[in-house]
Amino acid sequence: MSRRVTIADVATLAGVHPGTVSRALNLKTQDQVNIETAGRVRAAAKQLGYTPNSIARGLRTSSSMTIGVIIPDLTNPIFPPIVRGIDSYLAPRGYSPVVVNTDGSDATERLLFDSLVQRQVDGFIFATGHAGPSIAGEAYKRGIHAVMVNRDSRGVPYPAVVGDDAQGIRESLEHLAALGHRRLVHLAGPSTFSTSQVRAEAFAAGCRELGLDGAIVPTSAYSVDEGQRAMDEVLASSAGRPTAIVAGNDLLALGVYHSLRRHGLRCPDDVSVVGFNDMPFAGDFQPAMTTVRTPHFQLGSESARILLDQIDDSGSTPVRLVLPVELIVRASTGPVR
Amino acid sequence: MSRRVTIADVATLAGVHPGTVSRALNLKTQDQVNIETAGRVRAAAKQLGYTPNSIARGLRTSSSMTIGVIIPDLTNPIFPPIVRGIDSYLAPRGYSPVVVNTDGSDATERLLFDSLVQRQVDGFIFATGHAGPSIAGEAYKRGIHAVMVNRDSRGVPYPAVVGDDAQGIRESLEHLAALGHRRLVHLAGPSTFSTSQVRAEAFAAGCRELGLDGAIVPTSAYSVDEGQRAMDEVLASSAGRPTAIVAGNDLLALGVYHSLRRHGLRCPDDVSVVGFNDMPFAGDFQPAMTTVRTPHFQLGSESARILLDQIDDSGSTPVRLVLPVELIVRASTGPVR
DNA sequence: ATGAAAGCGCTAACAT
DNA sequence: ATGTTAGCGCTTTCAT
Repeated sequence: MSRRVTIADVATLAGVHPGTVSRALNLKTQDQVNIETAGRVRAAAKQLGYTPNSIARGLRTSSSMTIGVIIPDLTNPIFPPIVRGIDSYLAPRGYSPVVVNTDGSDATERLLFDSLVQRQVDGFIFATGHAGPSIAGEAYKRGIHAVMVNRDSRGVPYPAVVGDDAQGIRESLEHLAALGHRRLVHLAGPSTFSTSQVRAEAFAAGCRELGLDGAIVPTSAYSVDEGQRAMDEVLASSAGRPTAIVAGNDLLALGVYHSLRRHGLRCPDDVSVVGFNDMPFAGDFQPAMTTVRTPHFQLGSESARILLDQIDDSGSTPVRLVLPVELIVRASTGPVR
Repeated sequence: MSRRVTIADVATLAGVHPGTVSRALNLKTQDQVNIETAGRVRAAAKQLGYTPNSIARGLRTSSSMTIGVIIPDLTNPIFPPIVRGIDSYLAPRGYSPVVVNTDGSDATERLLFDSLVQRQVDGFIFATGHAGPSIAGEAYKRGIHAVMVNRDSRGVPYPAVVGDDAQGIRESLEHLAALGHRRLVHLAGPSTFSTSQVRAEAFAAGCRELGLDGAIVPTSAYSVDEGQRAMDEVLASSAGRPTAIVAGNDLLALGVYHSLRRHGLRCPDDVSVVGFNDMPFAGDFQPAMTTVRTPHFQLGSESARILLDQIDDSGSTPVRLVLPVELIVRASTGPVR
């Protein structure tokens, strides 16, 4: 990377000691130095094009100004907004997120976690969804700062920032009930994800309270393919065909669209479909998707805020921040016929 | 971050010198050490849960094993695949990408570039699209390793990895011509992006060769809103309405959909539309979008490969890698009526 | 207000 | 094959 003007060069040019240069250039210490000396130092630094070496600083201060962000897959459309939300809070404060993808593999997650620890990240944001024992528990024991985002922290005493999934499901059900639907199916995401559990429970509870006939069909992944497969299964089943599907997320809902189309069924005329997340361009699908909007960007920025608070002031108490969601009614739901 | 077992602790436990521990634990030097000593060292390291501090190593070796990736906006659907492609090549080799978003602002780009230089990144991947003078030129003068991805390197002597945009436009035109279209409009992206220029030129050249009547309408951003605005403008114009639109990218094409719908026009019955990029879920739009597929993942992985080659062996010559694209015909194009 | 000096944890050149 | 030594560039006590 080449550029090698160090603090010593600046010191020489400014005719002061390296220590003074450090103090003059550092915001927190610059008032310890004579204002005019500071000016001279800054001039010298500028003249030489001095750039502090943050690796060296990090070694000295044992902080890298870096945050590890562990997600399953950046290509899943809910993550880019979350990551940008994180970045929007971190960047102005001098921190950089380092994003890694686990592809759902625990082994990969462990490897990446270790490599980020080696890189001396100052904290972690976990967006991996599994509810089982993850590295988060171990990280906590090691005294590592972290926050969970878009997943519950069951069993792990880290703060969590999540959308109000139960409320979202509840609103979906009320919307569907108002349209006259009585026979519903919930395509539940993998039960290893905390979000899946919350949504499925909310579905069951909501159906009970609203007097709806609701069945739950599990899937093995939050993917379009799995949505299609599960819906194929529903349509092949001997049970009466549901008039509405509450999908665990938009990808599953998209799979339902595909299955319906393959079976010559129309949405919403034959079957209404509600997604979850309001992923980018959900309104441009065919048909425009009715779905629950989760504020992903805010999920990200809030998680970053809580993490930095935790880092600054290690005495902070774990919080659980639940952000409101909103049902976006579009064209994939209609009155039962 | 707390854990503080250092190489010295391992040395003490293993009864050897720190230097020996370093050698034993480092792949490139571990054959300089007695095999059984090495075993002892590894056992000691494991027992203590030793984790090398890569900040300290970086300071010593002046390399951070980190690559700066500068993109406009992660939320633009073409970038996640590119970033994952980059990561897929870097991660197995011990490098981590650090991704930053400029939001199209040169000032932000400069700031982020500087901060990454301070972080001692070993190289850059630039995915910012502007053709004008950017920081790339300056980076080159500073002897910084870099590669351009998804944009041309006009005027900058860095290697570039791009899709064959001209070919993609050419195939789009041939497809449209075969369907009987003669009056076309190209919605060109901002002329500051090299991709916009390449595509617009290819459009003009193709129309000439195929004997088509092609007009070019500029836009100020690769966005849905701009696509809609530009299409509104086209429809309001006194010139005869085109039968087909070749959009600069899928987002603009989506904007065309919106405009058409607002004007009560149907796609492809009234107007055919071709996008560019085949962004995720383009096949799920309404109507499913005919578009040119760019191999974004490979763009990313190839750019990372070239960058690492360049870092390893600084004598490598700049290359320009053009990856083939493919026209994906779906439902937004049809015969002219 | 500034200089002096030590040291963060590691690697690498030099000795033995 | 391993020990010795120095030092990467910075911050931060401790003096003055």
